[in-house]
Amino acid sequence: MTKHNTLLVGDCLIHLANIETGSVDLVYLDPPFFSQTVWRSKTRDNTQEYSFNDKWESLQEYKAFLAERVQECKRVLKNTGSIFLQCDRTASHHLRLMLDELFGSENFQSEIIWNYRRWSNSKSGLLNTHQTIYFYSKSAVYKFNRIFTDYSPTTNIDQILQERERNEYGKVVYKRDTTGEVVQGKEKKGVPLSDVWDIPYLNPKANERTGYPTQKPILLLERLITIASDEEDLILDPFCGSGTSLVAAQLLNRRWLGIDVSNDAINLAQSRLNIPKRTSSRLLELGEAAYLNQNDKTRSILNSLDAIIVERNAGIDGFLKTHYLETPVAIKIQRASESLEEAQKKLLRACATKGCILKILIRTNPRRDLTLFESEFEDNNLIVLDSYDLIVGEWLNNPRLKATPPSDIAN
Amino acid sequence: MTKHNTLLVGDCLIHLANIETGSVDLVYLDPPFFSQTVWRSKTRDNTQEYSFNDKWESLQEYKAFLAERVQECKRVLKNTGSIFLQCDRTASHHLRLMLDELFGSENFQSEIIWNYRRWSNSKSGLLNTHQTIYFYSKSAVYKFNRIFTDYSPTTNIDQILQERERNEYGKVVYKRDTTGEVVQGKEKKGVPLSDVWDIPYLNPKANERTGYPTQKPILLLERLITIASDEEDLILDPFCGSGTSLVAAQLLNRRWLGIDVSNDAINLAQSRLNIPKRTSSRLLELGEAAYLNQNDKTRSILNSLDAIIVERNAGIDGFLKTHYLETPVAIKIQRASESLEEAQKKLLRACATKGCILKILIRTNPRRDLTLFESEFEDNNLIVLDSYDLIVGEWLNNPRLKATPPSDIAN
DNA sequence: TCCAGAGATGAATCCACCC
DNA sequence: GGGGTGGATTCATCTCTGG
Repeated sequence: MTKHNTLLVGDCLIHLANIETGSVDLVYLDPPFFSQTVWRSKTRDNTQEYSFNDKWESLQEYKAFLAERVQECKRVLKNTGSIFLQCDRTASHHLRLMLDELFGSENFQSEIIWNYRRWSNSKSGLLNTHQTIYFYSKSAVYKFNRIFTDYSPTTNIDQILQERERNEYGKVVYKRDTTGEVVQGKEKKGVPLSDVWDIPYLNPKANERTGYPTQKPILLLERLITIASDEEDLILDPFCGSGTSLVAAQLLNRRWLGIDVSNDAINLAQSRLNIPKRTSSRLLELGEAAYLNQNDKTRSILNSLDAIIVERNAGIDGFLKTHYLETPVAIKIQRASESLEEAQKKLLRACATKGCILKILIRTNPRRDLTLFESEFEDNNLIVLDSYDLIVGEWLNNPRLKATPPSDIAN
Repeated sequence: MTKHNTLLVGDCLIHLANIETGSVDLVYLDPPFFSQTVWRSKTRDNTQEYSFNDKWESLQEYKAFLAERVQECKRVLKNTGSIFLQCDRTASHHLRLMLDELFGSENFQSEIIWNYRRWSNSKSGLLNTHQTIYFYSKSAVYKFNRIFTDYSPTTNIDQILQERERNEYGKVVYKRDTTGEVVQGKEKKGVPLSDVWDIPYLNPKANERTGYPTQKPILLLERLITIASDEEDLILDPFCGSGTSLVAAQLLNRRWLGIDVSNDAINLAQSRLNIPKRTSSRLLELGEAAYLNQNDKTRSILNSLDAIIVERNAGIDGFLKTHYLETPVAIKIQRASESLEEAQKKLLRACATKGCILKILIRTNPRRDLTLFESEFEDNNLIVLDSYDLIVGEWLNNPRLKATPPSDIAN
């Protein structure tokens, strides 16, 4: 009997039959999605083509195929075990109905939404950027390890620090002691993990990419495995493909058992498992915030111009959505640390290769540093505008208004 | 027969029967979710308790109840119309199956995930922070207005600007003209809206909150209505509750028809529709402002002035955080529908009672309507500034620049 | 009406270059 | 030489067109 750290080629229904009842802690299933297409993709060096077939006679055939196999997965699960079934919107409702029948709707735990940004041609209709993972436990008592995430940056600090209670009407209010002082709360760990997961899609340029179609990012699997299993537990993936779930299990010190019908897939999984590596993603590690170069004010100004915001350029902060003489119109907002001259230089240099005729520079610093001549702006087709708060600030400092303080304030 | 801008009390099944076949452009349904509880909540001043019953004999009863009503919704929809059914994870799969049967799975357009952040004591398990909205059209030809969002911060500038083509080996490369210069691409609007929507849950302190249970944020409804209907279209909400969808419809110049079984709900909806309010969410402003309408632009301008935003005043949109002669400085942004004179009048009238000496009016409409004299501004201590896009727009229409189109475009 | 193939596209990487 | 900037690349979608 094979039980752990094994790769098996063939229909999982047959192999599952050989697995002992109640021996598995976590099942992860990434079955075909009923997309009615054959997925093909090549490795980057064109030496190998991978494919798998997701074409079916009918929805009935598809449902029956899966139900038979998921039933077996339930059998091999421990009573404290869980199953995670990943699917897309195509057949998700049918699959959940199936899980309700097999596991009981009372054992439904979560509908996890994996949300990602994806490149695609513009679409009429909404761009589909999520997949669903259904999380069912085998019984009411199941393993679950809590994960906490950071507080949202907009969270009021009081919410984290202060204790709360219900007042006489049952409304939640901050707790105060007898002297009316707020009561400080206990240490908090953060926000419990939500069921919507923002995890970047596996990028075409990523080293992690194997060339196998529909490869999942390793972080997604790491999360599933972390929340629903402990070290040394046994993870089963009956449609393991390139083996991402097994690599994740290995890295997290879990035992694993992978099955796939494709010989190529199993060979690929084997080679990944020989050197299990967790490739790092700059985006994942640093977060989106690391790419944001602009502050709130800069972004507000660009927003009020309905501009396309550009973060990855030192000289250009954005573009108008309208072109001028069929060329883009670049915008730069002067930074607090920049003189107008510096800002102008950066903008012009950045524009040189972008073919912009018209450029807009928004001045945010006081006029003291005005060393440029009007003619220089015009020669460069550069419009210089003063920011609202610059103009308003000058008025406030140097009033040209017929203003007298109201008498009640003046005395 | 009632057709638009009407509120009806009673079972929607009965009222739907009186609605003409093929007369409605968009149906939004926020029915009970099969939560098997009675929802109750109180207004902030505790004067009124609202409740609605979501207890059912069985799932069958619930499904039959809804199917009957959704069938009627389908009948009253125009052929180019769409239906949006909101639900939570409890019964979403049953509801989608029902929609597949009634509308046909080929008319399934999107599974929209509304993701919100929420406070909760973490039970064991994942914190549920999403609801699902199923989007079905009545036929293959349906209204859809595209909305574009910002590019990811990781996107680089050349992707947005440059044209590409395939080279002799079939590889995608940047296009160059015969002289070796890169070829500029066409105007871009941004990235198409995805089907996962991060919209903050209604801030409990926002004045938008009415005390009605399960109230939805207005931004969510604005998006739905924007993408699937045009101005003057008829929006139907058969479970309208406190009327958020109707308020959104009103703000977007759509006609509306709301039905609810509760008298209290209808009274509340009526009072909200008398003075539609709108909350701005700081999270949305600073984060991924999804699309710009008039309100967004107003907010962006106020943000760039670091102003305090005022939502409930027709004459004043915000205040500077700095005072002038110890009095607040009021700001108003001219609306598309207002002449400068009207805007000025509203601002001055609103300021009369607030003791503002200095007022700022930001002009957003072309100068045609300029009928005021400088002296009138000065007499009133009023600063009038042109908005950036107004200035830029005038430059683009009436260039004073030494601009020559590139030779390849000119000939 | 449906399928194949070509074209368009943007997220997130890799990598060359430049001080 | 190394840290940062900007340009180049990959590839899975979606659209469109022709047969």
